[in-house]
Amino acid sequence: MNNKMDCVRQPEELKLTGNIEENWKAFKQRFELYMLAIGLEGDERRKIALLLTIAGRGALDVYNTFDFTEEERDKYDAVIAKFEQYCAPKKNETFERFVFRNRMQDEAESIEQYVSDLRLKSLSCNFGTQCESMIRDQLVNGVLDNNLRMHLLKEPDLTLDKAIKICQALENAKLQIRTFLNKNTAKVDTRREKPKINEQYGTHDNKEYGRYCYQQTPKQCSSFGGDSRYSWGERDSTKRCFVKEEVQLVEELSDNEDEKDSVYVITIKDEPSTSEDEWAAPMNVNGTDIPPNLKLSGAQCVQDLSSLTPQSLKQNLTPLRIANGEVVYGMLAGTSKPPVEFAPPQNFSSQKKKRNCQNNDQQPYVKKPPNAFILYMQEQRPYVLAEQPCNDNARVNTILGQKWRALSRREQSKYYEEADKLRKLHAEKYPWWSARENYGKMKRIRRKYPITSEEEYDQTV
DNA sequence: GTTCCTTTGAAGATT
DNA sequence: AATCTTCAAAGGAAC
Repeated sequence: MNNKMDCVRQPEELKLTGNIEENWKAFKQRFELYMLAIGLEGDERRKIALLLTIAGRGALDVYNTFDFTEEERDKYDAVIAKFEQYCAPKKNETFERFVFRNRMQDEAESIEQYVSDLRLKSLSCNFGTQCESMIRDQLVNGVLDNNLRMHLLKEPDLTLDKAIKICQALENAKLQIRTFLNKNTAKVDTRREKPKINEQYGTHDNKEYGRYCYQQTPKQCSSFGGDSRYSWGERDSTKRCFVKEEVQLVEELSDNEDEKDSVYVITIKDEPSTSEDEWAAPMNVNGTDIPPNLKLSGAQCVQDLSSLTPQSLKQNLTPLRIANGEVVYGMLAGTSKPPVEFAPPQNFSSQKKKRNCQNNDQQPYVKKPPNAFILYMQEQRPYVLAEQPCNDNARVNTILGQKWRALSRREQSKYYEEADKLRKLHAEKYPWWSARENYGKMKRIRRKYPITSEEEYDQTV
């Protein structure tokens, strides 16, 4: 026996319980140090024998299950490799790949973050040389922006690097558009405080560009020798005071083709189904008609479906997610709950309304139809919230007011038309209804705004 | 549990 | 006729 073996302490045997991977690492390191210390070199079979002796009975049992080729049997490295394989954590390749292929980009997750996580997950998938192309394919598959996906699919010889560059370019473009929009909104604000005087004002069509201005008294208007920003006009057969509004820069954005392309919303056509046991609305995605796969089924229709408008349908659909800055609405086929409330609303938010309902011949409380701005507000609130999360609705409404005023009359027109349609429908549905029914009978005597110094002056005169 | 906040627009109420 | 008030929506805050 070698003398050296006597004075060097033998490593402890290989523990095959607990963290086997760690145990193996520690054992291997100690064993190789031991071999070095005792000066064991060259003879492969001796090394194997020593390894199995020191590793202990359990390790020998494991060794006996190994399948060696004739060449491998006497190779120390081959035995080590078999132990490595045995002690490595068991990874389920199929499962790891399943996880990888189901990893989609999260909302509010940047391309960089998404690709980074794909890289991490790919490590346990054993893709080998295919790794890069697998990540590329998953990026194309899982990217949130549908428009971006189309761009990537069109690209010939797409590499992972190229795909990432395309994604980042679009991400930056979107950011720039947002910044641009925000800047313009701010500009609009400033200009509303100090509007420029339009020389063409005399021939200006108030119906198109003016807005009601209740605050101004006739004597303050240009027609009465007052402020030239204001003029007298007629609208809806009522003479009112108007203030000129400028054409906004934001309008130009509506013609931006890229912006149009990235809109991904479900629109609902004005052709409600008349089927008795289920009803479906013809839908359209980005200008393309789609089969009614977003079928609104299971609804127990008590009311005439022809009274449903696209707007009321949309209101009652579930916002599924935000894609490309647009809310995607939908209702999965087979939903058992009717998506539309057919019964008149039962929850009243104020005592006044309750009182009205009790006093007015048991008539159900019917709300007034929404105006154009309210419709715009309902549609746009999710976007404003998505851009700047905030739990102060009053503030959100202020922003929505700014955005609304920043729209051109042409951009606003669809909301006016929709409100008009809803108002007519409302009148047909509730011919007995008038705003008077909902008007507070116990009107509060209270000022909404504090008294102005001008009024204070008027009172003293 | 109700009202306030905050916006615009429609329409009724009040001056 | 001009001006003022209410209420449609929203949901958290403040009574």
